Amino acid sequence: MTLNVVALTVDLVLLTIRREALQVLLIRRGIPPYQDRWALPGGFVLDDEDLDAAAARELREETGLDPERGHLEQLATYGGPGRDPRGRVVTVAYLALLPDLPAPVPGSDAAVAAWRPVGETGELAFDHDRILADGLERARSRLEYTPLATRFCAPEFTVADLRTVYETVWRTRLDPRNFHRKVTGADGFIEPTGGTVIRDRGRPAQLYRRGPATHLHPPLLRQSPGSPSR
Amino acid sequence: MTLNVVALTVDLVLLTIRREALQVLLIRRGIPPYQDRWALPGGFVLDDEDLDAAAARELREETGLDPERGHLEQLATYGGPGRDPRGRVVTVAYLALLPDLPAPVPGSDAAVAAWRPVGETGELAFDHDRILADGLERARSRLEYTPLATRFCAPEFTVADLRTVYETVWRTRLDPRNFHRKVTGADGFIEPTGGTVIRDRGRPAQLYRRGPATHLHPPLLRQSPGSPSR
DNA sequence: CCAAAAGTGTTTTATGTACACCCATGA
DNA sequence: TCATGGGTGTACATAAAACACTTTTGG
Repeated sequence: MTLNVVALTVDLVLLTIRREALQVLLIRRGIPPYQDRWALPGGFVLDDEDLDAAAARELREETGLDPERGHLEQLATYGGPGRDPRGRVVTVAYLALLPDLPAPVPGSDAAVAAWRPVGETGELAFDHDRILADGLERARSRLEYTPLATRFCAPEFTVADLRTVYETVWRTRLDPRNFHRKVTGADGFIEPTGGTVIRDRGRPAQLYRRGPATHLHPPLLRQSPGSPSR
Repeated sequence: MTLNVVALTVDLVLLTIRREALQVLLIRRGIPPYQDRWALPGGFVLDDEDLDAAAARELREETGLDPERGHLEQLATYGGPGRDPRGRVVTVAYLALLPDLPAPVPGSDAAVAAWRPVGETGELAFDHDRILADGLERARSRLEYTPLATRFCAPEFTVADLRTVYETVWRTRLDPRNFHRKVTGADGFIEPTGGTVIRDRGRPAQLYRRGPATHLHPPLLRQSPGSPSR
């Protein structure tokens, strides 16, 4: 049998909401292959390092964020023999949903890093266009069946903040009144903190933190079940 | 940096329905580690072989089945440093939903292979208990949102056959009348062939083949949305 | 004729949607 | 007091659950 060892990396699809847009963190490559092209952040898995740990380490290196503050999950693994011209490199992609980082967001080390709206990424290096597309679809789906939308928010947030997350990720408008009822009624989704804020004008909004639920019952469906047949 | 090359394998969670039970294909290991323990089938990814191709090849080797007849999808990747005592072995797990194979099902090569009900597998080798559990959960979820339940059936099947799939995988009872309406009403799920069969007694049942849909709208939910809160 | 399984129709109940309406604040 | 956004109540449409009932076969 031929040698079947491969180089192993993790690549990260880091998503956040900045300036009313869904954005992804990209790194400008300084060396070939794909020099000067944008790519997803990532790096090699170390010896004796678990895959999840490698992804968490990369997340911390790239953003400075404590992995606990966001959500990090394995997305899929990409291992086509031609995906890296240097040789056989298999990458385990991870998806992260992160709050808008107020601090020194990108460029912790030398490489150039930047948040870019997901629709304006150009052509990425390697097969990263495909990985990003898979990550976006996963993120949109996660918002339907899980309470992970709160991971895009600050620790305390209003129902309107949460609705903005849904509207941004799904690229739709949602009825504020029905949305309010749904999320406050879904068991364990969000919990009131007792505080209020006034964002612009208008009546003060209640503040919430994320609740203990891991799944949404019932789900918030992107497309109303009856509408496709009409 | 230390050497970060790893050995890469694919492992398969092959599911089928035999004798009214959800069963998984297992291989009895003939060599250490975990000698004489049951394990998921799998093997090394070859040089210049895509991951999906490696999984399809293993599926064909283990079952003799044309991968086109079933459904094969990537499940997740497991790469904890201690998962294989021989060294760093990362495995990409795949999930397959297969029809009941009438032919020489297991044991295409020397190793002992057998279908076993998913609840009676004992303790599997490596981290295969975890992989199997993840595969089962994925399969149960797939039946809600996709028409993949038909992959457990023969090319032509009755609505009752399809209902048995759901009841077996979900371990529930479903109302035959409402189930009939749902699946015949879901767009692109199943298509009548024109033929009929009499299985035991009773009125002949229409025969169907699987339709072109890739997703179910609306989904068939395991748990009625309102029931958990009551 | 009876039992059994397939399939249809109807009632009841729950859920989603649309929207009128009130509340609490800044200007 | 007006504009603005937060939040509640309610009528209507739609879909699911429960189940009575008809159809079509074998024995």
